Parts: sequence; structure tokens; C-alpha cells
Amino acid sequence: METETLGALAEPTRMRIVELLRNGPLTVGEITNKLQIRQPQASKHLKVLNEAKIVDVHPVANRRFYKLRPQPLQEMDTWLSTFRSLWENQFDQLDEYLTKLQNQSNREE
Amino acid sequence: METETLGALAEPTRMRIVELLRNGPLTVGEITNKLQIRQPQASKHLKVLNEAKIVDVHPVANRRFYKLRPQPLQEMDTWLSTFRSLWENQFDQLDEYLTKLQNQSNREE
DNA sequence: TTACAGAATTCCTTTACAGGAATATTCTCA
DNA sequence: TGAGAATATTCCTGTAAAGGAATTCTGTAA
Repeated sequence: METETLGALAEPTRMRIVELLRNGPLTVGEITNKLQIRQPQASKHLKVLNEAKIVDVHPVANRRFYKLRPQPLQEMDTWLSTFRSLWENQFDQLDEYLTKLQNQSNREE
Repeated sequence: METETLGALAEPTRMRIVELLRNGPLTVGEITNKLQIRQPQASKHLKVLNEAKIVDVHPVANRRFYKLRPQPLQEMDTWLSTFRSLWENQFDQLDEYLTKLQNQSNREE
């Protein structure tokens, strides 16, 4: 999967934008209002998200609606799925648990 | 979920380290060799991953074994699951499909 | 056409971070 | 204790990226 996707999401404001768009497309102005940021910053962040193909633009008259694209997030999900055994496997969980226990007793020495 | 997790992974070398560690713990030297990078860079990247709680260290004699911690990746997975309807839902897929079709016909004009 | 609203771009400054090279630290074992 | 292997840290430099402010672009409606 693309590190560009992660890089684009690794910025708090952009994370919030993506979370907003989970509920459907929004215009730049709506995003600006909901996040209480300045319009140029919103546009700049949206540009980054757009270049990372995380969002699409749909102009309607004077406005531009931004909308989530499934693909990059889906690719992240697929990539993460290759790690799922780390926490779905009982033995690994037990292992982590024992490690924590051990750390605790170490601290007591 | 933490943007720190995403930031740590949004660097190609660190992604590769995490992917290596999927198969089990490795020492700094092993990572250095497998990735063909310099040892200080390996240590530096591991430090970032460690501060993001993506890896744990287990000293054994002279070496330090680095091991994946499930939690941050699991949190990413949980976060992504809130977007899963974007690509699991038939209607959304159809919507994307129609959008692509429309873009194609636009290009032909 | 003009004026205006919505959105994008540019310029500037500051800060964070990556790699290279050198050096320091830590642990083991003879 | 001293040497050496494994790893971490420091210093330097270049670069990318974020926010603020100002400006520009674009489409709409009168």
C-alpha cells in the first residue's frame, strides 16, 4: 500500500476532514465551518487528500463537493489484514499479557 | 486513533521494518542487513516506531530484539472499520462505477 | 458586463524530519 | 579490567510541509 495515503492521513486536520466526509460529501465552506479553520487551509488540506486520491471533487455551480474515495482506505484495510493474526490469535494475546506482567515485576525490583 | 501511528508508518523504510517484523522479532543488525541500510538509520527508525508504541524492545545479551505491538495496528483497523461500508455496500460501489463511467464519457467530449 | 461568493494559489516564515558521518554507550567474555 | 561487537546518540545539512496573510481565479446571477 502507498505510504502517501498514510502521510496524507497523518495530520490531525486531514484526519478530521476524512472523518467528516464519512457521512457524505461536503463543500469546502462546510468543512471550513465545521472544523473552524481558515478557508485556504481547508483547500490546501483537500488538495493533499486529493493528490493522495483519498477524495474526489464534484463541482456544482459555485461550490466544490469533496467526497471520499474508497480505494486507498480499502488498501489500508487489506494491508492491515495481514497483521490481524497479531491480535486475533489467542497465543499472541497471552504472550503480550505475560510480557506486561513481567514488566511490572521488573519495575518492582 | 493516533495520528502518531500513521506518521510513524508514513515513511517507506519504517513500513518495510514493520512488514519484516510481521514474521517475528528481529535484532537491529538483522533489520540493517535485510533492508540494506546503515545501522544508525535503523536505530533511528526503530526509535520512532518505539515512541509510537508500534514496537517493543527485548534486550538479549548484546542484542536488542524488536517486536511488533498489536495495539496501534489494531486501533487503525478499528478506525478503518468505520469506513468499511464505503466499499462493502453495493450501492456505494455502484455509485463509484457510475462516476467512473461518467468521467470516461466526459473525456470523450 | 459587473459584482460577488466560493474556492484555489502564492509567498513568507517557521518547524520537523531524513540521511550521512562521527562518536558514544552498553554488554559480553577472555 | 580491557577489547570488541551491537546498538544508540549527536551534530550537521538539506528539504518538505504547515500555518498566516494576501491575492487570484472561477462561476453565478443580476
